[in-house]
Amino acid sequence: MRSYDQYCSIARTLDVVGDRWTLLIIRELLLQGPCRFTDLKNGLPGIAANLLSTRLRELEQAELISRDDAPPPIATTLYRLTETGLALEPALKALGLWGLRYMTDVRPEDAFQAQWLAYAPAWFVTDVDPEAPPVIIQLNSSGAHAVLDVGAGRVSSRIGAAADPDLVLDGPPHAVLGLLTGVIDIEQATQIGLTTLGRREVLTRLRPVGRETGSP
Amino acid sequence: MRSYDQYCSIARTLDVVGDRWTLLIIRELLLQGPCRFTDLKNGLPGIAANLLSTRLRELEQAELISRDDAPPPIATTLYRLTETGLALEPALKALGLWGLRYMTDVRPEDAFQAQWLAYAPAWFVTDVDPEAPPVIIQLNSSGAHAVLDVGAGRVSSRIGAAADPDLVLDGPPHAVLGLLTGVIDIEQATQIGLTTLGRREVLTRLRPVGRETGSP
DNA sequence: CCGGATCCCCAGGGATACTG
DNA sequence: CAGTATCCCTGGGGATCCGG
Repeated sequence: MRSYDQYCSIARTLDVVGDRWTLLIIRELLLQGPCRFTDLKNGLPGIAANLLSTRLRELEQAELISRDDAPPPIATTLYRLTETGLALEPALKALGLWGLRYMTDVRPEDAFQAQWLAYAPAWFVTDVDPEAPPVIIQLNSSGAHAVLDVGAGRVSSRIGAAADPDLVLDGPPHAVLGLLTGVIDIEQATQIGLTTLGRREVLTRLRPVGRETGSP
Repeated sequence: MRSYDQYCSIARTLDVVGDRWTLLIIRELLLQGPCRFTDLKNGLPGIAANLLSTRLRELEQAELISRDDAPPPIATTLYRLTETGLALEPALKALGLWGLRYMTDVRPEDAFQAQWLAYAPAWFVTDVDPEAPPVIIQLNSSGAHAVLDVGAGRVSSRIGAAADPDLVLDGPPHAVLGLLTGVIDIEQATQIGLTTLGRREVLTRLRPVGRETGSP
């Protein structure tokens, strides 16, 4: 990217990561951990292969990622974030938090993936009652599956299915994530296709970050 | 900007503010408050007038800024951030914090302005001793002048000169800001041209955010 | 199938000039 | 002062091809 030529730390940040796709590549490496070229390409629907290749080279030169040759069982190169690259997580969280306001817009052409279903609650939702016993919430949306572990004041997530969840949420992405991130309430979520199975009251354990009161 | 077409809040944020210059326009409106077209153009050295015009139109459509006709004494249109636009401040702070690591690189072609000298300490430095009496630090660098008010656990700043500062820092931008933001220590700062006048010990009141110990 | 490299086309950005 | 108009050129998107 062409430099802004300004002695300002925001401008210098954008000199490094302001190019198209760059921050989304960092996002995928944060969410998925070390990735192969193809993993990244799959995690970034719409990116052209040549552009991904170019970006990876630039990011390696900027020392935000490193490329390592994986041991025999994999026998391919893995891209992983360096300390510098990992340090972008707070910035990506802040950008993502701001973008929650647009998550209610339905855009049928949008791609959707399981790791995006998983990361949003983990990043943008907290457990309001650290003393209470942990609960497990299963999320199913557009063929993607994720599990939320809520307990000890934290919300963590993983891709996949839980054996015995306290609550199952099912519905279109903007219903499930809209409810969890607090941009809509459960009545609105139900109206746009959310179905629940299990103990709905565990939702009171969740609170969107950056808000004082209430719960989804 | 062409949409990423991904149902992910980071991608949707970048759909809105990912275009070149957009976040820097938000930065200027955050730092300067409501601005005229020319104020923005001056605050964004390097931007082309047509591009600024285009971005302002897009930002208004996205409801991140509003354009108001100022009353008679000014008699021009003022651009100001909406609530939505103001809400980007945490994201800009996070991006700027990450970018501090590049502030030691000297790039003679970089532009530099007083408002950038002022905002960095206010955003990225805290007062370690809220109980102690307030101190005033004058910053002079490359013809830009700013004043830091350190007290009550906070650091605030303004453009201009102070009547009776406790300390005056003078030197090239990467010396003054590098010292204040903690990327270099006072010895290194002195070696690259920092001069001080007054009570150097007030620097112990300052601590870069995101660090446990030490001071510039 | 993986990990790219190459080529062509077009939208978006940059510089300058001009106008109400 | 506050933009608009114009032209040029780079950088991104899409498809295809190639070596391992």
